[in-house]
Amino acid sequence: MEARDLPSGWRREEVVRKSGLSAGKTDVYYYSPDGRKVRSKPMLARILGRGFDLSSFDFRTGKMMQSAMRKRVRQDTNLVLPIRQTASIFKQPVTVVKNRPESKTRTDLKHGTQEQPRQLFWEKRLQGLYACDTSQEKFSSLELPHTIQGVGPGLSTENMLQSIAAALHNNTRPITGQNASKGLLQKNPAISINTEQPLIQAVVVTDHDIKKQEVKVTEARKRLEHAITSLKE
DNA sequence: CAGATCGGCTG
DNA sequence: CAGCCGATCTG
Repeated sequence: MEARDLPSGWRREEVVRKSGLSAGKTDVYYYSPDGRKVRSKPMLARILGRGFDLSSFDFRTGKMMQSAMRKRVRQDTNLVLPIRQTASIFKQPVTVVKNRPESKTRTDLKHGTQEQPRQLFWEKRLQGLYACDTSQEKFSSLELPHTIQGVGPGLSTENMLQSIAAALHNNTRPITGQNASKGLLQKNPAISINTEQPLIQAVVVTDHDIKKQEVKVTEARKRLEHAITSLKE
């Protein structure tokens, strides 16, 4: 039971240097739940992502200084999607070279969307994770209509739902699904997939679908109306 | 070669 | 001096 200020699953280790000029000095390391070794606060921040405020976290002791306990930066933070976390990200240079005093493209980049690159099939990293209620009971998953087809290697219904939910959450534009042909998508996902859209084949919505939905809505409204009037008695 | 360990730069 | 991370060592 150590490092309780860290998310569960993290281990903290102290190593005393046995030789050399700095003999006696202790180094502190952390091990992430997936086994990665962390040797500095910046590296810890990279791995934890934006959801954690480490400004008052003392790397050496593993505790939060003063009363500023782990503070969520926004309540929304658990909706942050998994991002690419390869070893290379630690070494990504952040140098900005300005060769011309005024560069339209450069300033556009700076003020435009600074979104993190997302892994192509990031949904797969959520596999095996479920929402549950307060009594630890798993919520049962939803079912998708058979007209909705996934694209990509072995996508589960669950994956497709995650993908659709994320698209609905993030996109301001309409959700239409992937437009490239199934063959093309399978052959070369990296270039064929539209990352703005969820991993489902483009869905054709027919007039019949719309009618059916209208009926559902009016029925739901009637039930609601009925429920409200019966409450007033 | 990966992981462990120490040196030494930086602020 | 502490923190970080590159260099060097080791199995």
